[in-house]
Amino acid sequence: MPNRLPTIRDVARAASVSAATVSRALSFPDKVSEATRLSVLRAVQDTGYAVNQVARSLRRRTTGTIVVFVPNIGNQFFSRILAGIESAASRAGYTVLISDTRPLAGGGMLMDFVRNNRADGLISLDGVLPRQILPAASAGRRTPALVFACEWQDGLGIPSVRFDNEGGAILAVDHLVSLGHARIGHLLGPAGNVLTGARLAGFTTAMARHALPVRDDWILQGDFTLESGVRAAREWLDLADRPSAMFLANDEMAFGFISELHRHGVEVPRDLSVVAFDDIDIAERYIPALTTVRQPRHEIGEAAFTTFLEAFNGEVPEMIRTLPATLIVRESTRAV
Amino acid sequence: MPNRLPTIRDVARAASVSAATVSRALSFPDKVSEATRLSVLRAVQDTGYAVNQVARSLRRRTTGTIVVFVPNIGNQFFSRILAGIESAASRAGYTVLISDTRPLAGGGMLMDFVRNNRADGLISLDGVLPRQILPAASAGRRTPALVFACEWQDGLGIPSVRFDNEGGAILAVDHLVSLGHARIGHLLGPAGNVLTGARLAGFTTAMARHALPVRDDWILQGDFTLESGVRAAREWLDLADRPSAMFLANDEMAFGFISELHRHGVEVPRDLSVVAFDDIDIAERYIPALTTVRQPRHEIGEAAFTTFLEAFNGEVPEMIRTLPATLIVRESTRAV
DNA sequence: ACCCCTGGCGCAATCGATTACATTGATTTC
DNA sequence: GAAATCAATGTAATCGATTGCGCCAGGGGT
Repeated sequence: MPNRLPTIRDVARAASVSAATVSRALSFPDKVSEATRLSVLRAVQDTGYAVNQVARSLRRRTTGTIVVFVPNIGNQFFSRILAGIESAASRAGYTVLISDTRPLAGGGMLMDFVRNNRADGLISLDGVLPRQILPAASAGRRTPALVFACEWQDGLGIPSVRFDNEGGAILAVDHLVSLGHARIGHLLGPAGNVLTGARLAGFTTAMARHALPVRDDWILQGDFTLESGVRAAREWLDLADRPSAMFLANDEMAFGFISELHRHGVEVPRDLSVVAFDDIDIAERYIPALTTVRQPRHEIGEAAFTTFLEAFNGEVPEMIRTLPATLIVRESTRAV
Repeated sequence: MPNRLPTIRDVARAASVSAATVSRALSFPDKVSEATRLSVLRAVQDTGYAVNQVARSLRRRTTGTIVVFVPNIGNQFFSRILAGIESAASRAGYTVLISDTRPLAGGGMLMDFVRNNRADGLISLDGVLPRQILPAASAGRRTPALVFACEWQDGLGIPSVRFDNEGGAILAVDHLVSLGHARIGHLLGPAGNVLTGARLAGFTTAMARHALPVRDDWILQGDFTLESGVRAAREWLDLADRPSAMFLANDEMAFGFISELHRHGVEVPRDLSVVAFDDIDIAERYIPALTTVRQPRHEIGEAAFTTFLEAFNGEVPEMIRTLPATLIVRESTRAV
């Protein structure tokens, strides 16, 4: 290796001070005199020095980095949340790194990150982390540096920031009812998912409030993917007795669902009203434009980071923070 | 801090060997005897030890981590590429971290990563990195640990893996011509973007081959976003003399474009044929299903990682690797 | 005038793992 | 049977930055 990167010692030599002084000049400017500070700064310029974060992390036992685990980066829903996390993080001088959780399923890479001090903490947008790794997150520190956002897992004492999924579902059903619909079905998210449960709960609650029956054959199983929306549409087409409106647990399934119906001559909203959940970017530009439940994604990201920071600094964070959802009415629903 | 994480010394004590032996037992199993290896392994189990990657990185001057810079995580186009990178990376024992480039625009965080040894290298899906940071990527090492994928920047001696954008555009135009279209327009990507240039070049080449005129008023400016597609549609609607087909530089703009046209009573493909570029997931489920140019996204991800690894190991990587594009014909195009 | 205090700075230990070199006992070679 | 070789392990230096401790000089208090 011909030319090594300059180290703090090179800067020290250039500024005719000790390495300790250089360190202080950079990290605690008011701990050194004006004159030395300037001369150190010049030396940094001259040598082209940049802190070696690895060495710093080793000594400080802190990385200034947070990792966000996303169940599926492909799902457009997460980008705004990430943006929210990033804006809060950069304000605090943190770097955000994103990792897809799916590759982790096999190996225990998540564990690596927490236990190896490569990140100060984790925000998981995935509620179903391998059980064994969770305790590891808190090993050796006062407070778990793990925060759930969007999804969560109960009974682990891990703080979470969530949307009001139940309230959102109620909004959706209320809207359909206000349009005169009484025959309403629901396309579920993946089995076992907390969001699936919360949205279904909202659905049944709202139906009950309006004294409407929840028919088993109108509750279809999905998994948040486009394809599962397509499959659900096929099941729906096979129904002898069809509902006049469907509440779908997310937008992506709605695209698959509506498009497959369209291919079989069933048009939304002419033949069926559809309200979905998420309000991802394309929802507004789908044909028909999607009526859907919007979640304040940027805010949840910011809140998640704030919560992480509180936990990391030893404060006691709010354990459950819930953000409101709103209904965005567009063209995929209409009066019976 | 009551209970520290166990270190290699704790393991050494538990196994009654030296720390050096523990290190060797874990990293070079055949350098130690069967017996000690087993006893070290047991000690690791007992103590719950996990390597401190920060310390390892400091000493080894290698991190086993690669950072991928994505221009815009929100754009669905990138997820498959990331998956490709991840699958190649995990095979090589590498961890992939993803970072959005937009927050970097302000600060010089990219520089941090390269110069601070927090990652062995970078794959950038963004061709327009701040100029000053590029040389930094190669400082202190034989080969730049930077690889461009999808987008790139010429004249920097940085290897890149790309799609055949020009060929894809030619495929698109040929398809339209084969359907009898002669009046063909084009919606550009963002000004200054290499992809924009390559796709436009393909467009003009193909038009020339068919002896068709490229009309300036039929070349619309976009920037790959949904909204720019909407704006382009409005411009298109204002055209006194309209083309019968449009080649759009990506799918996302196509959604905005087609939906805005739809709102003004212009239907695709009835009134206008549209072929786009990317084949992101929703393309197949848009209404109408989108005719578009597919790029082997998973493969490009794998190729990018392979190229990075070659460069990092001091081999001389292929400087430009081009992957073929294919046309997927669906319902947004039809004969005049 | 003497003592104490403090701002500014250097020395050296430290974070935890890796690895060049040294050591030891055993085995092979001539 | 002596010398050379080798496998297995320990010792200690090292990666680069941070920070507790202590030294020194100068200013203020009495």
